[in-house]
Amino acid sequence: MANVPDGPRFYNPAGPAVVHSVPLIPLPMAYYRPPGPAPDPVVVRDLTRLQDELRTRIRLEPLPQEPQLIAGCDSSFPTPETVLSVFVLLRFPSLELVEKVYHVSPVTLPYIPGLLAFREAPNLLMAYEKLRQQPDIIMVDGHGIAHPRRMGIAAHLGVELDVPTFGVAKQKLTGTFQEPALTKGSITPLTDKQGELLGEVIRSKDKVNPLFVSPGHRCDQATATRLTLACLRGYKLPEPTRLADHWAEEFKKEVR
DNA sequence: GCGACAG
DNA sequence: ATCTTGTCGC
Repeated sequence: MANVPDGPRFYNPAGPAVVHSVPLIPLPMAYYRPPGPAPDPVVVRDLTRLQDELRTRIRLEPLPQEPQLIAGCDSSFPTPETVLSVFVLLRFPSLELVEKVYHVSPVTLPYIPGLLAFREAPNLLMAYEKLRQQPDIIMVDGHGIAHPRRMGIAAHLGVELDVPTFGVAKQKLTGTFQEPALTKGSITPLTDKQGELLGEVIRSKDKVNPLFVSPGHRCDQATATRLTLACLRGYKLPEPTRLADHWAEEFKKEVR
């Protein structure tokens, strides 16, 4: 069994079990220590500073007009050392798929909370360049300004492309919120310690975990939330993200 | 010192 | 993100 860390182990992949007469509680795979060397503290410091520079370029504003084309993007990892990024382009508001492209390249950085963009954005940009038509706005899988330094991957991509973006994440990275009601369409604010709005927590489907929606660049909260709701089609994930997810899995089969 | 920690 | 079986609920 590869990738098993040394030292004490708390993960029990087989489910209920007994070791030394002590029942082990099943925990998610996240409790495995990530493979590879620990992130270089100097690299982390430099990337963090770069984020602070990029942050000054963010503009939060409403879209000048209703989008005609909306993009969705996602990344997957066919192997631990290769990243595959996908861009899908959908007509809005019909949501029909008009384009799907992908790009594969070597992984250059491990996953580090807060620095996700430096791991995935370079390859996402390569995939973006393969689109024949450009979107009016991009829905990114991950956070926009709902980030410790307000520079989630959605904001990062938006600034580098200077294209409107917003983020739709499945898990919280930072901030506090109250659980929205369990009915589709319920919304509560995601705020920082000072009470500033970072994003909105949206129940995209009855009784499923909510989504975390935040603006990235050249977009505001109202627009991000409105477009997210307009892209729902009975699934937890809005169509741009859901289709990008789907094709990331399909393309992965082709490259393995 | 102790938690929290997108994908 | 990725591995991985069955299972519970609407």
